[in-house]
Amino acid sequence: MWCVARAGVTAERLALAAADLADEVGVENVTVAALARHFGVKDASLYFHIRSAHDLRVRIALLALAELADRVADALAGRAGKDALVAFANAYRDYATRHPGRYAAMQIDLDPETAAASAGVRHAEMTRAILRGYRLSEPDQTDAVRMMHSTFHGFVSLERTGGFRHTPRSTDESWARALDALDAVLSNWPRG
Amino acid sequence: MWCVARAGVTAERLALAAADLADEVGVENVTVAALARHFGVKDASLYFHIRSAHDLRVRIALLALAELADRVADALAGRAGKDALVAFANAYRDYATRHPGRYAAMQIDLDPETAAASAGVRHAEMTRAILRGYRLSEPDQTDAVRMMHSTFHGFVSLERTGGFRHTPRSTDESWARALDALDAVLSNWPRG
DNA sequence: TCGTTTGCCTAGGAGAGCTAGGCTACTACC
DNA sequence: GGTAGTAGCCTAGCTCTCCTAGGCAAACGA
Repeated sequence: MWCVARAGVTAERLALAAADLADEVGVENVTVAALARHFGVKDASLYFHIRSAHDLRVRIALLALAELADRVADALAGRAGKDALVAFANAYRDYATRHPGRYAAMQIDLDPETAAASAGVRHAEMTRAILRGYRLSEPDQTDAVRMMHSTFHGFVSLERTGGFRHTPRSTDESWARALDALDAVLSNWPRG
Repeated sequence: MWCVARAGVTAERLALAAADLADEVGVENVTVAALARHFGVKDASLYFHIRSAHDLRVRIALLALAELADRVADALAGRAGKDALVAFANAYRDYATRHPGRYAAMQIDLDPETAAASAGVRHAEMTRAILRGYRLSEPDQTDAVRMMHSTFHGFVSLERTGGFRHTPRSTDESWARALDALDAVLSNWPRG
């Protein structure tokens, strides 16, 4: 290989390229070798920037968490109540649809300290912020946060893996109705 | 190698062993080589019974779908309304908790014809059967089925990947309240 | 200008997926 | 009971991935 200048690989560019690759071919196919090829570099050289193949995927996850938190924050600005709920939900689903590989990477479980330092905590804060419009106190609030997150993640996840494929009904419609239902149940949270 | 008798490998025993292995070490670590070691056989020999490593995982998925459908059917027997909803949900979550590898395998997307021939269709039928107690007509019924499935899958999935770990609140409690909420919203499904 | 660090390299080993081709033991049929 | 066919396993060997060790040269700070 005739290398005139250095490839200029950095951990950030690596994570970004890996994330793009994940969106194209799926996280499971994001390989150190493929990434090295993309930069016109030998695979061994990348271990100067990353610790392992798993480390690479964790970096994709952290990148994705941060990106998603930014989008959600933008979507949420100046909104409250159901408006905020819908904005959050749509930003979430949009991101997952546009960036399937990044979204899949977000699901790998980070070790506790990495998770605590990630943008995941911003997600949690914003989710709770939405619920302020519904006036729920603990522990109902935590239960509601968990249900919300479950619905979002579950829907998006099933939509992507083809779990809804067997029924002709538009998934956009179902999504809108799920948000209506979520709003309804949050507005009138059942007492134990 | 001194082979006294044949190992007696069949496709069924292979799928079962693979499923057990998946529960132990995770689907992503279910390897043809590891499975061959388990049977005291060379890896190349397994290609007589399976087409590829992917085929092996598909077999785990189909096995899991069938097993889960059986459990859900048992749990559902003689129940209706919220009783049926809770029984379904608990059978689902129980299975996922006891068999994390099998559950993860269930999420790989099957090609349409394989999916159509799988026990996945029984799941869909049973889910719709539950909703009969809530008297929903199309397309509300489809939307409700999708929301139910999303909530179940989302909750179980996040619980497993540690998405709820940062809050001390018991996940069992949150689960029970999510089912209450689901029952409430199904009983009073919001009109568009 | 001269280390020192940085960024890449080659070489190579372990393990996974998979194919090709061969040997053996069981089965069925005449 | 001999024999043909096939089922079930083998070895050999290819490619690919992950990762380590050790080397060399460009860029940079003093």
